[in-house]
Amino acid sequence: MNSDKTPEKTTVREQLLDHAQVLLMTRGYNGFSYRDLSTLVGVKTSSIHYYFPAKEDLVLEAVNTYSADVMSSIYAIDSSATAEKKLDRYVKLFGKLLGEGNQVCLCGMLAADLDSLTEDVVHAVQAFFKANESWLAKVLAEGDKQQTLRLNGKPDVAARALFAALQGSFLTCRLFHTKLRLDEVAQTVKR
Amino acid sequence: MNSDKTPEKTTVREQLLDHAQVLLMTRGYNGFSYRDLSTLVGVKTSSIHYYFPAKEDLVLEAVNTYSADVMSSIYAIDSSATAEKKLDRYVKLFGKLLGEGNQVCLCGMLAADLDSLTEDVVHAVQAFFKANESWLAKVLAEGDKQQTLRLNGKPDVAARALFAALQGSFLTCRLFHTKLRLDEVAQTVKR
DNA sequence: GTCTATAAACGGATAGAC
DNA sequence: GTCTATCCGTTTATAGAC
Repeated sequence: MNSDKTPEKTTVREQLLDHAQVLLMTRGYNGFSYRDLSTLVGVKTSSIHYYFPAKEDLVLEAVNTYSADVMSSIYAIDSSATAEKKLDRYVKLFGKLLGEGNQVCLCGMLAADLDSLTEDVVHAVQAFFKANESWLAKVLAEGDKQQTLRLNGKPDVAARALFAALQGSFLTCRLFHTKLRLDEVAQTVKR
Repeated sequence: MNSDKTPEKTTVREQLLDHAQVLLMTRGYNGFSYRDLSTLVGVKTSSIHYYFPAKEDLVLEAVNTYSADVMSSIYAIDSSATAEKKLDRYVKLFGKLLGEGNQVCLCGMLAADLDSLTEDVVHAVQAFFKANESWLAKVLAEGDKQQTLRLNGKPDVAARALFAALQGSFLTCRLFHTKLRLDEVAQTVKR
C-alpha cells in the first residue's frame, strides 16, 4: 500500500481535510480558523490557501467527503437481514462518529451554522439530511412489515422525525457526556 | 418575552439582551460580535462593555433570561386539561420561538457551540434541557395513563428522546424552510 | 452612561521569492 | 508546494474625557 520510505504518507491536502472535518464537528464553521489548521498540520496558512483558496472551498470539500464516507458506510448496512438489525448498525455507526464524545455530526453542526454557509454548502447539508431520511424511511417501512419496529404514521414522516431525534441526541450526548441518549432514541421505534 | 405592544422605551440594557438573544438563535455564539449589537441598538461597543464587561457575561444573562421566559410559558401550559392538549401547546410555543423560520432554540444552538462556552453557560444550557425533559416526562406519563399518547418504555427515557427530536427538528425546519417538521415530531407520540 | 481613542490579537486572503 | 511578508478589516477589551 505504501511504497515510500515513510511509513505514513498522507498528503498535506488529506491532512487538512481530516483536521477540518474534526474541527467542524467540534467547534463548527465559525469556531476554527486557518491558523488552527496551520498549527495542527504544520504548514503555514498561506499554504492552506494554495489548496483551498477560500474557507468555503475547504468546508465544501470537507462536507462532501464526510457525506460520501458516511453514506457509503450506511449503504453497506443493507446486507443485514432484519430492519431492526439495520437500525442497530446505523445507530452504532453514528455512535462511532461522535468520537470521544466531543463531536457531533458534521452536517448537524453545519445546520446550526446555516447562516454562515454558502449556497453550495447548504445544498450539500440538505442532501445529506435527505439521503439519511430516505434510507431510514426504507428501513422503517421494512421494520413495520416485519413487525420488529413500531412507527406512527407514514414511513417518510417517521423517518424525518427519527433522524431529527438522532441529530438532537448527538447534541445532548455531548452536553451530558453520555452516549446512552443515542440508544434511547433507537429504543423509541422498537417493539 | 418582549411581545408587549407598548411602544414604551426599553432600556439599552434590555435592548442589548433582546438582540443578543435573537443573534444567538440565528448565528450562534461565534456568529455575532459586539459590533453587530452596536449597530442594532445604536450605541458604541464600549458602551456594551459597560453593561456586559465580557461576551460571556452577556451570553450568560441572555441564556438565563431566555430560559426563565420559556420555562414560565411552559409551566403556564399545565392548566390544560389533557396531556395531548399540553403537548400541542408546548409544540406551538416552540413554533413561535422559531420566529420567521430563521431561528432555532437558543439552548439548542449553544449546545452546538458547546466548546466555545464557559462553565456557567454550559450549566445553564444543561439546566434548560433537564427542565424541559422533566416537564415532558410528566406529560408523557399522564398521556400514557389517559391513553392519548403512545410511548415506548419509561416516561423519562421517552421524554429525553422526544426533546432531542424537537431540538433536531428546529434545525431541519430552518434547513428546509418549513415548520411542518416540528409537528411531525409531535405526531410520533400521539395515538 | 456614553463617547473617542486605542490597543493587541485574530481573521481571511494575496503577492512574490525560492 | 511552501515559505515570508504583508494587507486590511474584525474582534474583544481598556483608558479616560465628557
